[in-house]
Amino acid sequence: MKDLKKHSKIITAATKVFAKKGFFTARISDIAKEANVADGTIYLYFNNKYDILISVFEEEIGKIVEQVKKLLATETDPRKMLETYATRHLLTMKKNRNLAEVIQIELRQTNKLIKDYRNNKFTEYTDLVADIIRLGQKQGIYRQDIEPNIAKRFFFGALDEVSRIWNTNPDGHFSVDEISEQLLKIFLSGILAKQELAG
Amino acid sequence: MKDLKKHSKIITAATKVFAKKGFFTARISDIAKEANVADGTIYLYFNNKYDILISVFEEEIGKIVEQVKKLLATETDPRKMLETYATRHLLTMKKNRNLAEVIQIELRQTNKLIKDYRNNKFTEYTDLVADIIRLGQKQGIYRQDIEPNIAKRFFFGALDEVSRIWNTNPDGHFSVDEISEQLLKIFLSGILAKQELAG
DNA sequence: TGTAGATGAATGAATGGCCATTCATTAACC
DNA sequence: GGTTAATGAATGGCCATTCATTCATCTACA
Repeated sequence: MKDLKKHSKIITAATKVFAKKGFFTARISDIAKEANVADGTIYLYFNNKYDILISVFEEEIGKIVEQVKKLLATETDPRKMLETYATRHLLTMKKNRNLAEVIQIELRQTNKLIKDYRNNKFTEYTDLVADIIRLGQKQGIYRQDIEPNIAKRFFFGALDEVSRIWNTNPDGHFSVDEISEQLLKIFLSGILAKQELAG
Repeated sequence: MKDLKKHSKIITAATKVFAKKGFFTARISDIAKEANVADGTIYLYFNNKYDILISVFEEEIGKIVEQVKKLLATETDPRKMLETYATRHLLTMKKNRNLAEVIQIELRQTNKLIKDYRNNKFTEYTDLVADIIRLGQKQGIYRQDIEPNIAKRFFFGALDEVSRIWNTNPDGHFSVDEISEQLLKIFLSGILAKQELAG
């Protein structure tokens, strides 16, 4: 009980500090201070600094993946599914800016550091988009000439960069709904089959 | 003469090392070795490690911006302009994977480290997209209900993430043309005005 | 033309500071 | 009072940066 509490207290603190300073510039003592524990305490719960980063990723992204999966399970229309995915992502990133920053900043760096960090939660997360697109193609709703593995990168990349809007100063005034609407407007009419566009 | 040579030799070496290891894990001695100079020599040309990173950014992205600007100046059709932009970007990133990695990895980190690194070459680069979109809207070719400042992020984010395809193992087999085609297919039909879609 | 001295570039070993990690000690709890 | 958790000062290693020294290239002068 107490263990869990302290563990997640450290995760939250680390997320905050990593977001603010980035992994390499963040100090263990910063995280400790933020979590109101002693430096050494952190090593009772994590093996090393890097282990903290991995945990932030696995646990926090894991939560998002589960949430999105659950939401998607209630949908059958591929159009709605992409909408759900995008809106959920943007909501999460806007609500938890710290996590957003960590994901956005460390994502690529991290993949460089750990080679066997493939098949991770993150890949699982982006692959959901490819699955949705394939489903839509099977149903004839989405264009057949779209390559799901390119489109998934396209979609996630757009989503990711667009959501940085709240972490950078100018343009920060847009709402989740506005951005989500713009994003889907462009992407959906870009991948819909001709007859669906007309309809 | 000799100065310029050594300066750019170090820049090239640094780009390579940063790409491989990331800024924080890269050692000055790695860069020195790669450039075939002594560690100390680097400090004759740069103030510090960070200065090297900035220089890589400014000089290399600067080149790209100039190239793209020049190319765009020869186009008048906003559709063609986006195509030119995308294709050029993808070509550059595929040809110079080291630079691509540095941009992709360090971009967000860098903006965190230097606050006054606003109004940089990079912002200039992405703002080109917003300009193109506004132009297309003025001509009635692009939809009026697209917000250029969101769309530019959308477009650049998609482009950036899609171009990572060559730096990650699976899916790396796609060609520049294939990817460029897919990207434009989605984005263009996403932002074109109705009558243009039909035509 | 050959020599000596001057100038500046280049070198790389040595320095110093920083910080992740450890661990002897203390506190909390049953 | 014994077991477990927590502490935070001390340690040790790493690496950016420095700088005394070397090297290369000139200049001047006989």
